Amino acid sequence: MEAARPLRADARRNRERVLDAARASFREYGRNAQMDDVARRAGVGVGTVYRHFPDKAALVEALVSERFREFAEDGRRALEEEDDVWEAFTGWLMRCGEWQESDRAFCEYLTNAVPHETKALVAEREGLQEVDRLFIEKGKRAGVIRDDARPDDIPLIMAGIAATARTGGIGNWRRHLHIALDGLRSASDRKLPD
Amino acid sequence: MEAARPLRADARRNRERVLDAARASFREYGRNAQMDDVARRAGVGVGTVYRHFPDKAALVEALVSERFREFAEDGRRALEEEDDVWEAFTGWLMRCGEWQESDRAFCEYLTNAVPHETKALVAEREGLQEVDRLFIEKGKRAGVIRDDARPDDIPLIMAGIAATARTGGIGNWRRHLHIALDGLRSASDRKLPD
DNA sequence: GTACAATCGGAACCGGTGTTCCGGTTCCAG
DNA sequence: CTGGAACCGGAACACCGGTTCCGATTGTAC
Repeated sequence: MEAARPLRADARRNRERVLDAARASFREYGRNAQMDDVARRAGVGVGTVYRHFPDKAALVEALVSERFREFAEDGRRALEEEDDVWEAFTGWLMRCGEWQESDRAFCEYLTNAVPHETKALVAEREGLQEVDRLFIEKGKRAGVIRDDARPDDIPLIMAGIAATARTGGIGNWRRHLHIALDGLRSASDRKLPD
Repeated sequence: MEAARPLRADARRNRERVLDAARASFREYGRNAQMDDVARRAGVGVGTVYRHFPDKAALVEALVSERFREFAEDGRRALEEEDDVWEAFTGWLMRCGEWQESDRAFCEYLTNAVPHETKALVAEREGLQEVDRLFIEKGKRAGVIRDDARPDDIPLIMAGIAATARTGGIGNWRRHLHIALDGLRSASDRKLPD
């Protein structure tokens, strides 16, 4: 169903342009980015934007989806290339923070409850959860992550960083991340609730 | 200039009603709350809402301002009534989280950069910063807060909690807060960057 | 080369929401 | 009691931005 009819050459090219323009616009303005602006940057009419994406929400989802995938990939790579688990873990979240710093739409997505997610996005999110699981597990085994940590603590921290990446003053999200990481580190006198 | 002319009786009563309605509406819907809805809940016409607040932003600011003040007051009280500093500190932030959980507008305010703040709001925010300073100082002196912590780490954590109070699943913000608090606790092997 | 289907552009449309405006009403001073 | 200033209500307005639509254009199969 995907390759039913390979997009016409100009159509494919325009689709790329639209995606590029959307990336730029949404990263800068977040949800406030305007479809007209996306079209203008792409050097294309709004109609063309709508031919490739049914509506604005779909465009945002496509971009966020992309980010989730990149993030998960980066995590897997770190997990297998870096042999110090803690290094891999912190490096991974640090890079995530850097992306967030320059991607307003992504931050907004992480800090605001979204009504309905596409199947595609849910799948991407689940892929990421798997990476969270791997990190926590490996970290615990190596004794660097506290025993009562859970995979779903990571999204909490990511969302937190997303919030400060946009309001805490430039670069301050790094402190925030470090604090959270220290809280996740293994130590004998700690106990998370529940 | 404040008491130049004491508001007419009905006007004062309506002002209260508008504020009550606005509280309810903005807490539930955040920035998406509609002026018409506020007016309806207050049993008043939109015109009346606008007579007391120049525009929507002013209304939001009034409410956020109120929250900042309450939060600062609560902190001062905890600081002098509770003699265990760490208890006071964690209790304070916990209560803050609980407020956030039921105040969407407040969360949104903390997690989104706002263009221009009113003098009044800035003052309120500074009052809160003073409380942050007191907590950090007293905590360090008691040896329960790490030496390299800074007063402005607290707003970072608050913003982080605000993010998860709305996206992390019910009650999960508590875990997030605990992790952050453990990261802020004093321990010998830690060092924040910068 | 030609024809037709896919694609394009962007003006026009349209719903939603903040804000204004003014005739009617209410409060209060004298 | 009464005049008038302050206040009220909510219909109407204005603007903004997402979405639609269709005549013009372009790519490609035959």
